Amino acid sequence: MKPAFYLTTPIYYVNDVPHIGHAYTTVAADVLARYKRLMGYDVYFLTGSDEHGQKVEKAATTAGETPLELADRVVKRFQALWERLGISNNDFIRTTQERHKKGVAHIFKDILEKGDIYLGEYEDWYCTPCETFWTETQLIDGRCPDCNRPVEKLKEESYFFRMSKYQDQLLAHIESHPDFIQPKSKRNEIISFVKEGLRDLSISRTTFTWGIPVPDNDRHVIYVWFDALTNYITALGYPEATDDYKRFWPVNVHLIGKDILRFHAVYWPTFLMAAGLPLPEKVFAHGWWTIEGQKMSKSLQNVVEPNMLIDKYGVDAVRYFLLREVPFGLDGDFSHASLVQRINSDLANDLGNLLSRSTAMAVKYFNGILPAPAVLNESDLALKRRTEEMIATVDGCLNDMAFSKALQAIWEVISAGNKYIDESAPWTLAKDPALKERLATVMYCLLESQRIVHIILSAFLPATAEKALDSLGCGEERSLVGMAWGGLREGTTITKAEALFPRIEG
RNA sequence: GGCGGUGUAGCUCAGCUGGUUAGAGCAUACGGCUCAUAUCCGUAAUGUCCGGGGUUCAAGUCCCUGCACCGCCA
Repeated sequence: MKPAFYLTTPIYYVNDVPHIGHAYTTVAADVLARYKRLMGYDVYFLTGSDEHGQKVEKAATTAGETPLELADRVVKRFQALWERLGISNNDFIRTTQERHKKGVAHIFKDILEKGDIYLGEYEDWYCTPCETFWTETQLIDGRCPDCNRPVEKLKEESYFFRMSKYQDQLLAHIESHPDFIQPKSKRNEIISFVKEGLRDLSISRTTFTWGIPVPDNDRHVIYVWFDALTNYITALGYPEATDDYKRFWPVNVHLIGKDILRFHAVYWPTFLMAAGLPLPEKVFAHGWWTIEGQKMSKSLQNVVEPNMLIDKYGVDAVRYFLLREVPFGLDGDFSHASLVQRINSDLANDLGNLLSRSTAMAVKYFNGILPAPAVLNESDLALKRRTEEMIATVDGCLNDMAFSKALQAIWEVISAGNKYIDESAPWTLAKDPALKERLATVMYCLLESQRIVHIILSAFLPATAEKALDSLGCGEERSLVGMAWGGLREGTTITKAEALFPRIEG
Protein backbone atom coordinates (compact mmCIF):
# COMPACT_ATOMS: atom_id res chain seq x y z
CA MET A 1 0.00 0.00 0.00
CA LYS A 2 1.21 3.45 -0.88
CA PRO A 3 2.25 5.69 1.98
CA ALA A 4 -0.14 8.55 2.68
CA PHE A 5 0.65 12.24 2.51
CA TYR A 6 -1.77 14.96 3.49
CA LEU A 7 -1.09 18.64 2.91
CA THR A 8 -3.18 21.75 3.00
CA THR A 9 -3.22 25.39 2.08
CA PRO A 10 -5.24 27.74 4.23
CA ILE A 11 -8.81 28.16 3.13
CA TYR A 12 -8.98 31.60 1.60
CA TYR A 13 -11.34 34.21 2.85
CA VAL A 14 -13.90 35.17 0.24
CA ASN A 15 -13.89 38.77 1.33
CA ASP A 16 -10.65 39.13 -0.59
CA VAL A 17 -9.99 38.43 -4.24
CA PRO A 18 -7.09 36.19 -5.24
CA HIS A 19 -3.68 37.84 -5.35
CA ILE A 20 -0.08 36.76 -5.61
CA GLY A 21 0.04 35.75 -1.95
CA HIS A 22 -2.72 33.21 -2.38
CA ALA A 23 -1.08 31.95 -5.54
CA TYR A 24 2.21 31.57 -3.74
CA THR A 25 0.99 29.26 -0.99
CA THR A 26 -1.10 27.29 -3.39
CA VAL A 27 1.61 26.80 -6.00
CA ALA A 28 4.05 25.70 -3.32
CA ALA A 29 1.53 23.20 -2.04
CA ASP A 30 0.93 21.99 -5.56
CA VAL A 31 4.61 21.39 -6.18
CA LEU A 32 4.89 19.41 -3.01
CA ALA A 33 1.77 17.42 -3.84
CA ARG A 34 2.96 16.63 -7.35
CA TYR A 35 6.38 15.72 -6.07
CA LYS A 36 5.03 13.36 -3.44
CA ARG A 37 2.84 11.66 -6.02
CA LEU A 38 5.90 11.26 -8.18
CA MET A 39 7.59 9.58 -5.27
CA GLY A 40 4.78 7.11 -4.94
CA TYR A 41 2.69 8.65 -2.20
CA ASP A 42 -1.05 8.59 -1.99
CA VAL A 43 -1.57 12.34 -1.70
CA TYR A 44 -4.51 14.25 -0.30
CA PHE A 45 -4.13 17.88 -1.28
CA LEU A 46 -6.73 20.18 0.20
CA THR A 47 -7.50 23.81 -0.42
CA GLY A 48 -10.76 25.70 -0.08
CA SER A 49 -12.58 28.78 1.03
CA ASP A 50 -13.50 30.41 4.30
CA GLU A 51 -16.91 31.95 3.85
CA HIS A 52 -18.37 32.92 7.19
CA GLY A 53 -17.98 35.98 9.37
CA GLN A 54 -19.10 39.50 9.82
CA LYS A 55 -16.95 40.91 7.03
CA VAL A 56 -18.56 38.69 4.45
CA GLU A 57 -21.98 39.43 5.84
CA LYS A 58 -21.35 43.16 5.57
CA ALA A 59 -19.77 43.02 2.13
CA ALA A 60 -22.71 41.04 0.87
CA THR A 61 -25.17 43.54 2.25
CA THR A 62 -23.27 46.34 0.59
CA ALA A 63 -23.25 44.47 -2.71
CA GLY A 64 -26.94 43.75 -2.40
CA GLU A 65 -26.61 40.00 -2.35
CA THR A 66 -26.74 37.23 0.19
CA PRO A 67 -23.51 36.14 1.82
CA LEU A 68 -23.72 32.84 0.03
CA GLU A 69 -24.17 34.55 -3.32
CA LEU A 70 -21.11 36.61 -2.65
CA ALA A 71 -19.18 33.52 -1.63
CA ASP A 72 -20.27 31.61 -4.72
CA ARG A 73 -19.09 34.42 -6.88
CA VAL A 74 -15.67 34.81 -5.27
CA VAL A 75 -15.07 31.09 -4.90
CA LYS A 76 -15.38 30.76 -8.65
CA ARG A 77 -12.57 33.24 -9.07
CA PHE A 78 -10.32 31.23 -6.80
CA GLN A 79 -11.19 27.99 -8.49
CA ALA A 80 -10.66 29.44 -11.94
CA LEU A 81 -7.26 30.71 -10.91
CA TRP A 82 -6.25 27.34 -9.48
CA GLU A 83 -7.28 25.76 -12.73
CA ARG A 84 -5.12 28.14 -14.72
CA LEU A 85 -2.18 27.67 -12.39
CA GLY A 86 -2.40 23.93 -12.81
CA ILE A 87 -3.18 23.28 -9.17
CA SER A 88 -3.76 19.60 -8.60
CA ASN A 89 -5.80 19.68 -5.41
CA ASN A 90 -8.10 16.69 -5.06
CA ASP A 91 -10.56 18.42 -2.78
CA PHE A 92 -11.90 21.91 -2.30
CA ILE A 93 -13.72 22.56 0.92
CA ARG A 94 -16.10 25.43 1.50
CA THR A 95 -17.04 26.26 5.05
CA THR A 96 -20.64 26.62 3.94
CA GLN A 97 -20.80 22.98 2.96
CA GLU A 98 -22.88 20.59 5.02
CA ARG A 99 -19.98 18.24 5.72
CA HIS A 100 -18.07 21.10 7.26
CA LYS A 101 -20.87 22.61 9.31
CA LYS A 102 -21.69 19.23 10.75
CA GLY A 103 -18.11 18.62 11.77
CA VAL A 104 -17.63 22.03 13.35
CA ALA A 105 -20.81 21.69 15.38
CA HIS A 106 -19.65 18.30 16.49
CA ILE A 107 -16.21 19.28 17.68
CA PHE A 108 -17.64 22.33 19.44
CA LYS A 109 -20.15 20.21 21.28
CA ASP A 110 -17.54 17.62 22.06
CA ILE A 111 -15.19 20.11 23.68
CA LEU A 112 -18.12 21.73 25.49
CA GLU A 113 -19.13 18.42 26.97
CA LYS A 114 -15.57 17.73 28.00
CA GLY A 115 -15.67 20.99 29.90
CA ASP A 116 -13.17 23.07 27.96
CA ILE A 117 -15.73 25.36 26.43
CA TYR A 118 -17.79 27.40 28.84
CA LEU A 119 -20.24 30.27 28.66
CA GLY A 120 -18.99 33.60 29.94
CA GLU A 121 -19.05 37.27 29.22
CA TYR A 122 -16.76 39.24 27.03
CA GLU A 123 -16.18 42.93 27.31
CA ASP A 124 -13.61 44.80 25.32
CA TRP A 125 -12.93 47.12 22.45
CA TYR A 126 -14.02 45.69 19.15
CA CYS A 127 -12.86 46.55 15.66
CA THR A 128 -15.58 45.47 13.30
CA PRO A 129 -13.62 45.48 10.03
CA CYS A 130 -10.90 43.35 11.62
CA GLU A 131 -13.32 41.26 13.62
CA THR A 132 -10.94 41.56 16.51
CA PHE A 133 -11.27 42.46 20.14
CA TRP A 134 -8.54 44.63 21.62
CA THR A 135 -7.64 45.32 25.19
CA GLU A 136 -7.47 48.88 26.39
CA THR A 137 -3.67 48.83 26.33
CA GLN A 138 -3.47 47.56 22.80
CA LEU A 139 -5.34 50.48 21.33
CA ILE A 140 -3.35 53.22 19.66
CA ASP A 141 -4.88 56.60 20.33
CA GLY A 142 -8.13 54.83 20.99
CA ARG A 143 -8.13 53.24 17.56
CA CYS A 144 -7.57 49.77 16.16
CA PRO A 145 -3.84 49.03 16.14
CA ASP A 146 -4.23 47.06 12.92
CA CYS A 147 -6.29 49.30 10.69
CA ASN A 148 -6.41 52.54 12.67
CA ARG A 149 -10.15 52.72 12.47
CA PRO A 150 -12.36 53.57 15.45
CA VAL A 151 -13.28 50.77 17.81
CA GLU A 152 -16.37 50.32 19.94
CA LYS A 153 -16.81 49.04 23.46
CA LEU A 154 -18.63 45.80 23.29
CA LYS A 155 -19.96 43.52 25.95
CA GLU A 156 -21.38 40.25 24.92
CA GLU A 157 -22.15 36.87 26.19
CA SER A 158 -19.63 34.52 24.71
CA TYR A 159 -18.47 30.99 24.78
CA PHE A 160 -14.86 30.63 25.78
CA PHE A 161 -12.35 27.98 24.97
CA ARG A 162 -10.15 27.08 27.92
CA MET A 163 -6.93 27.65 26.03
CA SER A 164 -5.04 28.56 29.20
CA LYS A 165 -5.32 24.97 30.33
CA TYR A 166 -3.21 23.78 27.40
CA GLN A 167 -0.35 26.20 27.73
CA ASP A 168 2.12 23.78 29.26
CA GLN A 169 1.08 20.88 27.13
CA LEU A 170 1.48 22.95 23.98
CA LEU A 171 4.83 24.28 25.03
CA ALA A 172 6.03 20.78 25.82
CA HIS A 173 4.87 19.61 22.42
CA ILE A 174 6.59 22.41 20.57
CA GLU A 175 9.80 21.82 22.46
CA SER A 176 9.82 18.10 21.95
CA HIS A 177 9.01 18.45 18.23
CA PRO A 178 11.63 20.73 16.69
CA ASP A 179 10.01 20.56 13.26
CA PHE A 180 6.47 21.22 14.40
CA ILE A 181 6.69 24.92 13.62
CA GLN A 182 8.91 26.11 10.82
CA PRO A 183 10.94 28.05 9.98
CA LYS A 184 12.90 28.26 13.20
CA SER A 185 12.58 32.02 13.57
CA LYS A 186 8.81 31.68 13.62
CA ARG A 187 9.04 28.82 16.04
CA ASN A 188 10.91 31.05 18.46
CA GLU A 189 8.23 33.67 18.19
CA ILE A 190 5.52 31.19 19.01
CA ILE A 191 7.47 29.79 21.94
CA SER A 192 7.83 33.20 23.48
CA PHE A 193 4.21 33.96 22.78
CA VAL A 194 3.08 30.82 24.57
CA LYS A 195 5.46 31.41 27.44
CA GLU A 196 3.90 34.77 28.08
CA GLY A 197 0.75 32.92 28.92
CA LEU A 198 -2.33 31.83 27.03
CA ARG A 199 -5.65 33.38 27.86
CA ASP A 200 -8.97 31.73 27.31
CA LEU A 201 -10.30 32.45 23.88
CA SER A 202 -13.67 33.84 23.02
CA ILE A 203 -15.04 31.53 20.36
CA SER A 204 -18.55 32.73 19.72
CA ARG A 205 -20.30 35.92 18.65
CA THR A 206 -23.80 37.24 19.06
CA THR A 207 -23.43 40.39 16.97
CA PHE A 208 -24.07 38.82 13.60
CA THR A 209 -25.58 35.68 12.21
CA TRP A 210 -23.53 34.62 9.19
CA GLY A 211 -21.78 31.60 10.60
CA ILE A 212 -22.27 28.20 12.09
CA PRO A 213 -24.65 28.34 15.05
CA VAL A 214 -23.49 27.09 18.41
CA PRO A 215 -25.19 23.74 19.00
CA ASP A 216 -28.29 24.17 21.16
CA ASN A 217 -27.85 27.91 21.42
CA ASP A 218 -28.40 29.58 18.10
CA ARG A 219 -28.15 33.08 19.49
CA HIS A 220 -24.42 32.43 19.11
CA VAL A 221 -22.41 31.95 15.99
CA ILE A 222 -19.09 30.11 16.17
CA TYR A 223 -16.03 32.34 15.85
CA VAL A 224 -14.61 32.30 12.33
CA TRP A 225 -11.25 30.88 13.27
CA PHE A 226 -12.70 28.00 15.22
CA ASP A 227 -14.89 27.37 12.21
CA ALA A 228 -12.19 27.80 9.60
CA LEU A 229 -9.40 25.77 11.18
CA THR A 230 -11.63 22.79 11.58
CA ASN A 231 -11.83 22.45 7.80
CA TYR A 232 -8.65 20.43 7.90
CA ILE A 233 -10.49 17.54 9.49
CA THR A 234 -14.02 18.02 8.25
CA ALA A 235 -12.74 17.67 4.70
CA LEU A 236 -11.62 14.18 5.59
CA GLY A 237 -15.03 13.31 6.94
CA TYR A 238 -14.65 14.09 10.66
CA PRO A 239 -16.46 13.25 12.91
CA GLU A 240 -17.08 10.01 11.05
CA ALA A 241 -14.13 7.66 11.14
CA THR A 242 -14.02 7.58 7.37
CA ASP A 243 -11.28 5.86 5.41
CA ASP A 244 -9.85 9.24 4.46
CA TYR A 245 -9.84 10.41 8.02
CA LYS A 246 -8.13 7.30 9.28
CA ARG A 247 -5.65 7.34 6.47
CA PHE A 248 -4.70 11.02 6.31
CA TRP A 249 -5.06 12.53 9.77
CA PRO A 250 -2.82 13.85 11.29
CA VAL A 251 -1.81 16.08 8.43
CA ASN A 252 1.82 16.04 7.28
CA VAL A 253 2.00 19.75 6.68
CA HIS A 254 -0.12 22.85 6.83
CA LEU A 255 1.36 25.43 4.48
CA ILE A 256 0.41 28.93 5.52
CA GLY A 257 1.46 32.56 5.31
CA LYS A 258 3.25 34.03 8.29
CA ASP A 259 0.29 36.27 9.14
CA ILE A 260 -1.82 33.37 10.28
CA LEU A 261 0.82 31.40 12.12
CA ARG A 262 -0.59 31.94 15.58
CA PHE A 263 -3.94 30.53 14.63
CA HIS A 264 -2.29 27.41 13.27
CA ALA A 265 0.48 26.96 15.80
CA VAL A 266 -1.41 27.86 18.96
CA TYR A 267 -5.17 27.90 18.57
CA TRP A 268 -5.56 24.92 16.29
CA PRO A 269 -3.31 22.54 18.24
CA THR A 270 -4.99 23.40 21.52
CA PHE A 271 -8.44 22.85 19.98
CA LEU A 272 -7.24 19.45 18.88
CA MET A 273 -5.80 18.66 22.28
CA ALA A 274 -9.09 19.51 23.89
CA ALA A 275 -10.89 17.26 21.44
CA GLY A 276 -8.38 14.50 22.05
CA LEU A 277 -7.21 14.41 18.44
CA PRO A 278 -3.66 14.05 17.13
CA LEU A 279 -1.74 17.20 16.25
CA PRO A 280 -0.43 18.24 12.84
CA GLU A 281 3.04 17.04 12.10
CA LYS A 282 4.24 20.35 10.76
CA VAL A 283 3.11 23.91 10.25
CA PHE A 284 5.22 25.87 7.82
CA ALA A 285 4.85 29.64 7.58
CA HIS A 286 6.20 31.24 4.44
CA GLY A 287 7.08 34.88 3.92
CA TRP A 288 5.39 37.73 2.17
CA TRP A 289 5.93 39.42 -1.16
CA THR A 290 6.59 43.06 -1.55
CA ILE A 291 5.82 44.50 -4.95
CA GLU A 292 8.59 46.42 -6.68
CA GLY A 293 10.02 47.11 -3.24
CA GLN A 294 6.77 48.26 -1.68
CA LYS A 295 4.38 46.62 0.68
CA MET A 296 1.42 45.17 -1.15
CA SER A 297 -1.75 46.97 -0.28
CA LYS A 298 -5.08 47.86 -1.71
CA SER A 299 -4.55 51.52 -1.04
CA LEU A 300 -1.32 51.55 -3.04
CA GLN A 301 -3.17 49.72 -5.79
CA ASN A 302 -0.15 47.56 -6.37
CA VAL A 303 -1.82 44.23 -5.70
CA VAL A 304 -0.52 41.79 -8.27
CA GLU A 305 -3.23 39.93 -10.07
CA PRO A 306 -1.98 36.44 -10.90
CA ASN A 307 -4.12 36.09 -14.01
CA MET A 308 -2.43 39.10 -15.49
CA LEU A 309 0.97 37.56 -14.85
CA ILE A 310 -0.06 34.31 -16.44
CA ASP A 311 -1.36 36.13 -19.51
CA LYS A 312 1.87 38.00 -19.83
CA TYR A 313 4.49 35.40 -18.91
CA GLY A 314 2.85 32.00 -18.88
CA VAL A 315 1.92 29.67 -16.06
CA ASP A 316 5.19 27.85 -15.60
CA ALA A 317 7.27 31.00 -15.63
CA VAL A 318 5.14 32.35 -12.80
CA ARG A 319 5.31 29.09 -10.87
CA TYR A 320 9.05 28.98 -11.34
CA PHE A 321 9.63 32.53 -10.29
CA LEU A 322 7.58 32.26 -7.11
CA LEU A 323 9.47 29.26 -5.87
CA ARG A 324 12.93 30.04 -7.18
CA GLU A 325 13.38 33.71 -6.40
CA VAL A 326 13.09 33.56 -2.63
CA PRO A 327 13.72 30.89 -0.01
CA PHE A 328 10.39 29.69 1.33
CA GLY A 329 9.96 31.20 4.76
CA LEU A 330 11.62 34.51 3.95
CA ASP A 331 10.04 37.63 2.53
CA GLY A 332 10.80 38.49 -1.05
CA ASP A 333 10.28 41.13 -3.63
CA PHE A 334 8.29 40.70 -6.78
CA SER A 335 9.28 42.81 -9.74
CA HIS A 336 8.72 42.46 -13.44
CA ALA A 337 12.40 43.02 -14.06
CA SER A 338 13.47 40.14 -11.86
CA LEU A 339 10.80 37.90 -13.29
CA VAL A 340 11.98 38.63 -16.83
CA GLN A 341 15.53 38.06 -15.67
CA ARG A 342 14.63 34.63 -14.32
CA ILE A 343 12.77 33.71 -17.46
CA ASN A 344 15.56 34.71 -19.80
CA SER A 345 18.45 33.46 -17.80
CA ASP A 346 17.19 30.30 -16.12
CA LEU A 347 14.32 29.16 -18.28
CA ALA A 348 15.21 30.30 -21.79
CA ASN A 349 19.01 30.30 -21.84
CA ASP A 350 19.71 27.39 -19.53
CA LEU A 351 16.79 25.00 -19.49
CA GLY A 352 15.10 25.67 -22.81
CA ASN A 353 18.17 26.19 -24.90
CA LEU A 354 19.79 23.05 -23.52
CA LEU A 355 16.87 20.92 -24.65
CA SER A 356 16.71 22.75 -27.90
CA ARG A 357 20.37 22.23 -28.81
CA SER A 358 20.36 18.64 -27.55
CA THR A 359 17.33 17.52 -29.48
CA ALA A 360 18.48 19.43 -32.55
CA MET A 361 21.70 17.42 -32.58
CA ALA A 362 19.88 14.15 -32.06
CA VAL A 363 17.82 14.94 -35.12
CA LYS A 364 20.75 16.17 -37.13
CA TYR A 365 23.19 13.39 -36.35
CA PHE A 366 20.88 10.42 -35.88
CA ASN A 367 17.73 11.39 -37.72
CA GLY A 368 16.01 11.60 -34.39
CA ILE A 369 16.44 7.91 -33.61
CA LEU A 370 18.12 7.59 -30.24
CA PRO A 371 21.23 5.44 -30.51
CA ALA A 372 22.39 3.05 -27.81
CA PRO A 373 25.26 4.24 -25.66
CA ALA A 374 28.60 2.45 -25.68
CA VAL A 375 30.81 2.27 -22.62
CA LEU A 376 30.64 5.46 -20.55
CA ASN A 377 33.87 7.31 -20.01
CA GLU A 378 34.78 9.51 -17.06
CA SER A 379 32.88 12.59 -18.18
CA ASP A 380 29.77 10.59 -19.09
CA LEU A 381 29.85 8.98 -15.68
CA ALA A 382 30.29 12.36 -14.04
CA LEU A 383 27.13 13.64 -15.69
CA LYS A 384 25.29 10.50 -14.70
CA ARG A 385 26.48 10.80 -11.14
CA ARG A 386 25.50 14.45 -10.86
CA THR A 387 22.07 13.69 -12.21
CA GLU A 388 21.55 10.86 -9.76
CA GLU A 389 22.84 12.83 -6.81
CA MET A 390 20.49 15.65 -7.65
CA ILE A 391 17.50 13.37 -7.10
CA ALA A 392 18.50 12.78 -3.50
CA THR A 393 19.32 16.43 -2.94
CA VAL A 394 15.94 17.55 -4.21
CA ASP A 395 14.23 15.05 -1.97
CA GLY A 396 16.00 16.43 1.08
CA CYS A 397 15.20 19.99 0.11
CA LEU A 398 11.54 19.36 -0.47
CA ASN A 399 11.16 17.60 2.85
CA ASP A 400 12.32 20.88 4.35
CA MET A 401 10.14 22.98 2.06
CA ALA A 402 13.30 24.40 0.52
CA PHE A 403 11.81 24.83 -2.94
CA SER A 404 14.34 27.37 -4.01
CA LYS A 405 17.26 25.19 -3.02
CA ALA A 406 15.72 22.24 -4.79
CA LEU A 407 15.50 24.23 -7.99
CA GLN A 408 19.09 25.32 -7.62
CA ALA A 409 20.13 21.69 -7.35
CA ILE A 410 18.21 20.86 -10.51
CA TRP A 411 19.80 23.79 -12.30
CA GLU A 412 23.24 22.56 -11.42
CA VAL A 413 22.52 19.51 -13.51
CA ILE A 414 21.22 21.66 -16.35
CA SER A 415 24.37 23.68 -16.16
CA ALA A 416 26.43 20.51 -16.11
CA GLY A 417 24.61 19.43 -19.27
CA ASN A 418 25.58 22.59 -21.08
CA LYS A 419 29.16 22.18 -20.01
CA TYR A 420 29.12 18.52 -21.02
CA ILE A 421 28.15 19.47 -24.54
CA ASP A 422 30.96 21.93 -24.72
CA GLU A 423 33.53 19.45 -23.49
CA SER A 424 32.28 16.63 -25.65
CA ALA A 425 31.89 18.79 -28.75
CA PRO A 426 29.46 16.53 -30.62
CA TRP A 427 29.86 18.63 -33.79
CA THR A 428 33.49 17.58 -33.92
CA LEU A 429 32.68 13.94 -33.28
CA ALA A 430 30.12 14.09 -36.06
CA LYS A 431 32.76 14.93 -38.61
CA ASP A 432 34.59 11.64 -38.15
CA PRO A 433 32.59 8.49 -38.94
CA ALA A 434 34.99 6.49 -36.77
CA LEU A 435 33.72 8.39 -33.76
CA LYS A 436 30.09 7.59 -34.39
CA GLU A 437 29.89 5.34 -31.35
CA ARG A 438 31.34 8.01 -29.11
CA LEU A 439 28.87 10.52 -30.50
CA ALA A 440 26.04 8.10 -29.79
CA THR A 441 27.13 7.78 -26.18
CA VAL A 442 27.34 11.51 -25.71
CA MET A 443 23.90 12.07 -27.18
CA TYR A 444 22.43 9.34 -25.04
CA CYS A 445 23.87 10.67 -21.78
CA LEU A 446 22.89 14.19 -22.64
CA LEU A 447 19.28 13.33 -23.35
CA GLU A 448 18.97 10.86 -20.52
CA SER A 449 20.14 13.42 -18.01
CA GLN A 450 17.49 15.80 -19.25
CA ARG A 451 14.80 13.18 -19.20
CA ILE A 452 15.40 12.76 -15.48
CA VAL A 453 15.57 16.49 -14.96
CA HIS A 454 12.21 16.95 -16.63
CA ILE A 455 10.56 14.16 -14.72
CA ILE A 456 11.49 15.81 -11.48
CA LEU A 457 10.66 19.22 -12.93
CA SER A 458 7.18 18.02 -13.74
CA ALA A 459 6.36 18.79 -10.11
CA PHE A 460 7.37 22.40 -10.61
CA LEU A 461 6.64 23.09 -14.28
CA PRO A 462 4.05 20.54 -15.34
CA ALA A 463 3.27 21.95 -18.78
CA THR A 464 6.90 22.53 -19.67
CA ALA A 465 8.02 19.11 -18.53
CA GLU A 466 5.22 17.58 -20.56
CA LYS A 467 6.48 19.26 -23.71
CA ALA A 468 10.06 18.36 -22.99
CA LEU A 469 9.30 14.72 -22.28
CA ASP A 470 7.24 14.53 -25.44
CA SER A 471 10.13 15.75 -27.48
CA LEU A 472 12.35 13.21 -25.72
CA GLY A 473 9.90 10.54 -26.79
CA CYS A 474 8.98 9.56 -23.23
CA GLY A 475 5.66 7.99 -22.60
CA GLU A 476 4.12 7.37 -19.26
CA GLU A 477 7.14 6.37 -17.23
CA ARG A 478 7.00 9.51 -15.16
CA SER A 479 7.53 8.43 -11.62
CA LEU A 480 10.21 7.60 -9.15
CA VAL A 481 10.83 4.38 -11.04
CA GLY A 482 11.29 6.35 -14.23
CA MET A 483 13.93 8.42 -12.57
CA ALA A 484 16.54 5.69 -12.65
CA TRP A 485 19.32 6.26 -15.16
CA GLY A 486 18.84 4.21 -18.28
CA GLY A 487 15.12 4.69 -18.68
CA LEU A 488 15.54 6.22 -22.09
CA ARG A 489 15.26 3.40 -24.63
CA GLU A 490 17.43 2.90 -27.65
CA GLY A 491 15.45 3.62 -30.79
CA THR A 492 13.20 6.22 -29.18
CA THR A 493 12.19 8.98 -31.53
CA ILE A 494 13.55 12.35 -30.56
CA THR A 495 12.03 15.46 -32.05
CA LYS A 496 13.54 18.92 -32.08
CA ALA A 497 12.04 20.80 -29.15
CA GLU A 498 10.37 24.13 -29.72
CA ALA A 499 11.66 26.91 -27.53
CA LEU A 500 10.18 26.07 -24.12
CA PHE A 501 10.50 29.69 -23.06
CA PRO A 502 11.06 32.33 -25.71
CA ARG A 503 13.36 35.05 -24.50
CA ILE A 504 11.65 38.26 -23.51
CA GLU A 505 13.44 41.15 -25.16
CA GLY A 506 13.35 44.78 -24.23
C1' G B 1 9.69 48.56 27.01
C1' G B 2 10.52 42.71 26.79
C1' C B 3 12.17 38.67 23.62
C1' G B 4 14.27 37.10 18.94
C1' G B 5 16.72 37.99 14.33
C1' U B 6 19.72 40.40 10.58
C1' G B 7 24.10 43.46 8.86
C1' U B 8 29.53 39.27 3.88
C1' A B 9 31.38 41.37 -3.81
C1' G B 10 27.27 46.43 -7.84
C1' C B 11 22.48 43.26 -6.60
C1' U B 12 20.30 38.76 -4.03
C1' C B 13 22.37 35.71 -0.77
C1' A B 14 25.68 30.70 1.04
C1' G B 15 29.36 30.31 4.65
C1' C B 16 27.87 23.76 9.97
C1' U B 17 30.64 22.38 15.58
C1' G B 18 36.55 28.87 14.96
C1' G B 19 41.75 26.58 10.93
C1' U B 20 45.03 26.78 4.15
C1' U B 21 44.67 32.35 -1.07
C1' A B 22 36.16 34.37 1.92
C1' G B 23 32.11 31.54 -1.96
C1' A B 24 27.44 31.05 -5.56
C1' G B 25 23.91 33.16 -9.00
C1' C B 26 22.92 37.61 -11.61
C1' A B 27 25.24 42.03 -13.54
C1' U B 28 30.39 43.78 -15.73
C1' A B 29 35.09 42.96 -18.86
C1' C B 30 37.87 39.87 -21.99
C1' G B 31 38.60 35.19 -24.62
C1' G B 32 36.62 30.50 -27.02
C1' C B 33 32.96 27.28 -29.64
C1' U B 34 29.08 27.00 -33.43
C1' C B 35 24.87 22.05 -31.97
C1' A B 36 21.31 25.76 -30.01
C1' U B 37 16.19 30.51 -28.28
C1' A B 38 22.56 36.40 -30.36
C1' U B 39 22.14 30.98 -26.84
C1' C B 40 26.60 27.97 -24.44
C1' C B 41 31.75 27.34 -22.30
C1' G B 42 36.15 29.57 -20.03
C1' U B 43 38.93 33.47 -17.62
C1' A B 44 39.14 38.05 -14.81
C1' A B 45 38.15 41.95 -11.41
C1' U B 46 36.01 44.14 -7.21
C1' G B 47 34.99 42.72 -0.55
C1' U B 48 38.18 47.57 6.06
C1' C B 49 33.04 39.89 6.10
C1' C B 50 28.54 47.11 10.02
C1' G B 51 32.04 50.06 13.88
C1' G B 52 34.96 49.25 18.48
C1' G B 53 37.09 46.10 22.15
C1' G B 54 38.29 41.09 23.87
C1' U B 55 39.30 35.42 24.06
C1' U B 56 42.69 32.28 21.03
C1' C B 57 48.55 29.82 18.06
C1' A B 58 44.23 31.05 14.79
C1' A B 59 37.65 34.67 14.23
C1' G B 60 33.26 36.39 8.91
C1' U B 61 32.70 32.18 12.46
C1' C B 62 33.00 32.69 20.01
C1' C B 63 32.33 36.85 24.07
C1' C B 64 31.32 42.14 25.33
C1' U B 65 29.84 46.85 23.47
C1' G B 66 28.00 50.60 20.01
C1' C B 67 25.18 51.69 15.49
C1' A B 68 21.48 50.43 11.72
C1' C B 69 17.47 47.63 10.06
C1' C B 70 13.58 43.78 10.74
C1' G B 71 10.07 40.37 13.29
C1' C B 72 7.00 38.84 17.49
C1' C B 73 4.90 40.42 22.03
C1' A B 74 3.47 44.48 25.22
